[in-house]
Amino acid sequence: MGTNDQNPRIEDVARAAGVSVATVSRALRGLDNVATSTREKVQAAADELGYRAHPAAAKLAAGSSHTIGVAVANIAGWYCAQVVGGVEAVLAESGYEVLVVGVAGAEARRRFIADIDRMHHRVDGLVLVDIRLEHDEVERLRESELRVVTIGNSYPGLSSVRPDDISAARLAVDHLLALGHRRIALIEGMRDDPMRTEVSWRRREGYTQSLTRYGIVVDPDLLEGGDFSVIGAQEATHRLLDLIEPPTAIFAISDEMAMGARGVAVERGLNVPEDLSIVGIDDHPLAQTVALTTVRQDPPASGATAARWIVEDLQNDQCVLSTQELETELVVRSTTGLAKR
Amino acid sequence: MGTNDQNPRIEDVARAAGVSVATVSRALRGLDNVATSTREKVQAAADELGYRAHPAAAKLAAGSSHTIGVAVANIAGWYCAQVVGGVEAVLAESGYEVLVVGVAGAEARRRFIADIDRMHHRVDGLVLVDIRLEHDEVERLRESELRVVTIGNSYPGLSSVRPDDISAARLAVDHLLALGHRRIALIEGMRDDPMRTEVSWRRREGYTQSLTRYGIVVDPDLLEGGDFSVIGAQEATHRLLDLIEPPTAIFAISDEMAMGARGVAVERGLNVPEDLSIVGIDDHPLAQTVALTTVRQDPPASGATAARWIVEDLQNDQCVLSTQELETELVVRSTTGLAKR
DNA sequence: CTGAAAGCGCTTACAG
DNA sequence: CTGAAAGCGCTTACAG
Repeated sequence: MGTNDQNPRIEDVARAAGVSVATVSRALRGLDNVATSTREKVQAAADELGYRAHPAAAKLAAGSSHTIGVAVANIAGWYCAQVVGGVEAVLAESGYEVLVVGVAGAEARRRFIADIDRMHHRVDGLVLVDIRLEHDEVERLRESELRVVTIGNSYPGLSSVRPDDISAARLAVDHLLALGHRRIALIEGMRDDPMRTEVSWRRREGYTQSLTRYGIVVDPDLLEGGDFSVIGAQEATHRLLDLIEPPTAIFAISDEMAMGARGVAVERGLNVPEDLSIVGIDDHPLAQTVALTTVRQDPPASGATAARWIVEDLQNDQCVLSTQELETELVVRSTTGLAKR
Repeated sequence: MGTNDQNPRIEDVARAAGVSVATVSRALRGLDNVATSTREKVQAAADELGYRAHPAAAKLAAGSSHTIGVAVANIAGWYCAQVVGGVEAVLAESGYEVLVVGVAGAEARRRFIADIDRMHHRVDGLVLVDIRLEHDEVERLRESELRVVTIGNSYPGLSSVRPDDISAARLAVDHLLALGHRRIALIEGMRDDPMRTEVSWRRREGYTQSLTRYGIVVDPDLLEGGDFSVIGAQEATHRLLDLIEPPTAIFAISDEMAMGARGVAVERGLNVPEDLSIVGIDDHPLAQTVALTTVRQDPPASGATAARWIVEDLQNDQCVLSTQELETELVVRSTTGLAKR
């Protein structure tokens, strides 16, 4: 009612501009073999009619989906949401669509990768956020014609972007060492298998490097898995504080875990940072509300970079292999202080 | 390499099953005018070949996109991410696709709604998360053939789902009143115009109702806008605590704001809850780490409900108008306590 | 219950 | 630089 009920088709534009549909198609997509005067005529007609190509028709005819898939381990988590935000922003201005797929857990991931060929006409590219692949899955992705870039983890033969995790961890631990701490606990990834995610083992690597430089031997008692969750970190913290010789500082590899640790310390009557220093990684928006010292990273930037690579590859019909490590930055607030004595 | 490079087409399945493509199409989509034996034969052939319909072709032919759009004000925010998670979960198992569109700010929203007709062959349904529409925009959506449901706000003629905001606010304020508080501040939505979002004015309504029942007149000095952000809430809290007669309790209409308020109180040397009680709404995962008393809501449930309605409407070729208010629940932790004196 | 055929609205060689 | 025509892979009346 009011406006034309039916959307205009390419044929309507062609008629209005007095050219063929082929020319309209070329002109509107900015292909280069169109006379400038023709292009302007077509553009004017299209604007006038409010024409926009029917996406399904375009996709079918061109054999390309013009959409990028984003597979995330946990859509509702802060980190993933941030990354998706970055992807979305870039893709929106490039005219690509975003298809978000939740891939929670190993089973879902296996199915998703096994079905990757089916994705082949749904998406032209794929960004995997924080998803740990098996060897054969990497192989499978490499053989597919999809442009894929992984965020958080990296694999030979696939593009990847991630924060410089080793440096990030070293920033945190060096800060604690400089304050005089020597018993520094690490709350890392999955409790049953902390090395499962690359993020986790790279951050442990940074932790180890810093301690080693100071001539400190890593004490296995001070290594705890926090499952990247508040609850996991709380349990880990209780175990650490129950040690006969408890740590004077805790480095948690995410702010959410650091905040969980801080809460437990306070609940147990400790003063932070007088009795226990705490550092995280992320600079989560809520970190500031508890004055958490942390290492800032920029997840939207990761997403944006990944998206930009894919779009470039697609537009130039290439498939370049890129890798990037994003810088991080120590943000000192009030949960870290001088070690006692 | 290895697997067939080309995905099978419907024709391949038809040949393998010894039937026509029309029959394959019907059988695979579960239409009812297919003999059971035929259906099984077709299904077997499809499974064998690993066939899956090319989505763009199906969309073009059927004239339906089989995807649902989700327009969110702030993809990276906790609340929106939660809702999108709920939508995704339902849609995934219904075989629908999700198209996430970021609509940040009035300008983006206006463009999005103006272009809604273009969405018409991209999506069959639309869920709007926390997006405040103008009158003419509501009209426009109602006239479109899209199934739309709004989350957070509600409009005549459009389906909507949201927490019972009035009750949620009353739970929070009644709790404070029961503890003896009489000067209870409210940190609500946008500072320049707190009534802009429905969430905000409904929660203010609950606040007012509770106070009024107790015979307390609302003091305009105690009404502050926190912009739904940590920083906004921090600024608001400073203003409140600078009052000649400061509040003894603060009710912030989101946990992120409540956590911002708590941080400021602590920073200013106040004890929580001895000097100042604080309540939020959400039960954000991090609320627990500061022992925040709050009113729990379930954003994924909102998203799931919205998605379910749309899918049902689509499958039954109907367009029913539904409205639902979700229950909330008071979670008492340690940021609220008896009022002094 | 099933099949042959038209058509969904584009893009892309192919010719000119 | 432009056009006529085939074709992308499905779905859906229509007829039987």
